[in-house]
Amino acid sequence: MSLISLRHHEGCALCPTRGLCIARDLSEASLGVLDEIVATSLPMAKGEYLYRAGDAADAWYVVRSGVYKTIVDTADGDEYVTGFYYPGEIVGLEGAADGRFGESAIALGSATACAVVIANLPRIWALGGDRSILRLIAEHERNEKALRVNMSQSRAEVRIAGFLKLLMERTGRLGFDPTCLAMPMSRTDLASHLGLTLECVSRVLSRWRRSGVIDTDRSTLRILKPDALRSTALHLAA
Amino acid sequence: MSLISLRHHEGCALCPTRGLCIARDLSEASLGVLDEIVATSLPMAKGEYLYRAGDAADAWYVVRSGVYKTIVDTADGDEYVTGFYYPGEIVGLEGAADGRFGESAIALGSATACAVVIANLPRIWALGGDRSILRLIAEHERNEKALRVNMSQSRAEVRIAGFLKLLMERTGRLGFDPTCLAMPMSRTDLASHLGLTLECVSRVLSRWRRSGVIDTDRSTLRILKPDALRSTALHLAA
DNA sequence: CGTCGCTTTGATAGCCTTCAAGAAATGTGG
DNA sequence: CCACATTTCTTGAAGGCTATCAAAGCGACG
Repeated sequence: MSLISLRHHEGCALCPTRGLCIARDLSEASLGVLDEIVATSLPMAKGEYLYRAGDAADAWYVVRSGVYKTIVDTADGDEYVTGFYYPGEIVGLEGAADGRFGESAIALGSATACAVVIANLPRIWALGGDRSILRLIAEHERNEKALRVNMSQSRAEVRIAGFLKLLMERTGRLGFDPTCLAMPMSRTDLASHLGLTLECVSRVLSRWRRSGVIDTDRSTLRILKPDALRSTALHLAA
Repeated sequence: MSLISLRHHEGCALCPTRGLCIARDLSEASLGVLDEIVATSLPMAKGEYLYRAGDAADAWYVVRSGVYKTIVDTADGDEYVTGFYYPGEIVGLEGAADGRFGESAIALGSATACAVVIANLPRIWALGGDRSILRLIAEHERNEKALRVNMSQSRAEVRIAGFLKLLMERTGRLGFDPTCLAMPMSRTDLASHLGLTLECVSRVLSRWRRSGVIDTDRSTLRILKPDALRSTALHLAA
């Protein structure tokens, strides 16, 4: 299936992201069946591939812990970061389009993911899990769209503020402090994903650090003035 | 369900986009059942809403004919175009995230769409249509991601060329001439979707028209030098 | 024929990219 | 544990591209 080792997974009942995943609406009894269907990856180290572009896509994944990035290679050799994925979020759905992954997924640090094998999906329908999966996919879709709207803004400050705002929402949904963001990605990855140069990203973050809007501590970014960030980002009507 | 009138639909067997939709992998017998599950909208006129932001999202849609745009309203009053949708493409999937549409869908001209009622999905699973739906969703996902990668480019020429390149691919998939693109949207809508000003879009298109790369004829855009466009757009490795 | 909306074209200013170099952090070998 | 090499991040200055403001051309429609 892919490069990573899978094992019988640790159990949805104990999963920290259970409330966000397929298990969300299932009964305790159904959880046991889900445990037989879903496979969790062994803990992956920084830089390890969950799958590579071109691999057969027999499954897609839900992040259980850690953060993954997805990348595509450009014709001139460097890589383009298409997304960052946090616990409870879907990775690799696009592979089901033609049975091959079009991008590669890489762990940004210690991380685990659960494989949802496509061939097993009918068993999940039978459990009544279709609504959960559809909701998970729809949330993914909404998130992707919000990112795209944000990306189409041309000013760097708006893009970065919007990205951080979305990250705050995703972090809050996980039950963590939304003002303390886990950002294990490099400036280069971040810039690539935002479609900016790393110098520009660095400049904007430095400016915000000097004005007390944020505080950066290597791999975590603390939001000191959330409202300042929110007012910089694009506002959508309720 | 929404603002539009639905009627028992015209039959998947006769649908021009049958090969792209849920019906793709179904047997003739199953098609008849699908006809009972899916509802086609009455022909909609330019400007009509398929659904509005805030409406209950009991279904999502597949475009049968024409083109739709989806929009969100910004806090300062104007609208932002989040997508254009051609026959065989999914609209409104994001509504399933919380049961309410977060954006509005509007016909750009005479158009029809088929409603896939979420409550009926188990009946489609039973037909063996789950694989088709997943593939449809995955193609949608892949398309969205390609658009986002394209959008993150900062140069206007690259963004516009990439958008046209994607539109060529989508048009070709429908069985139409990929060098003759249906573009019923206004320059304002196009610019909004691309995250550029309409002046900038106009300038780039004028430049390409003068250099013989394209030819614009009101609502259709003819590509005269596809390679010139492809080389301007972002290249991804195979 | 005139009005109105949409599109095209023009000139200036602001922002981001590019090129370049220095600072900080990370990793490695002694 | 420290010194050194390498990578990553930050800062600076100049140029290019897009946004903005402004106005003219074009088409649709009454």
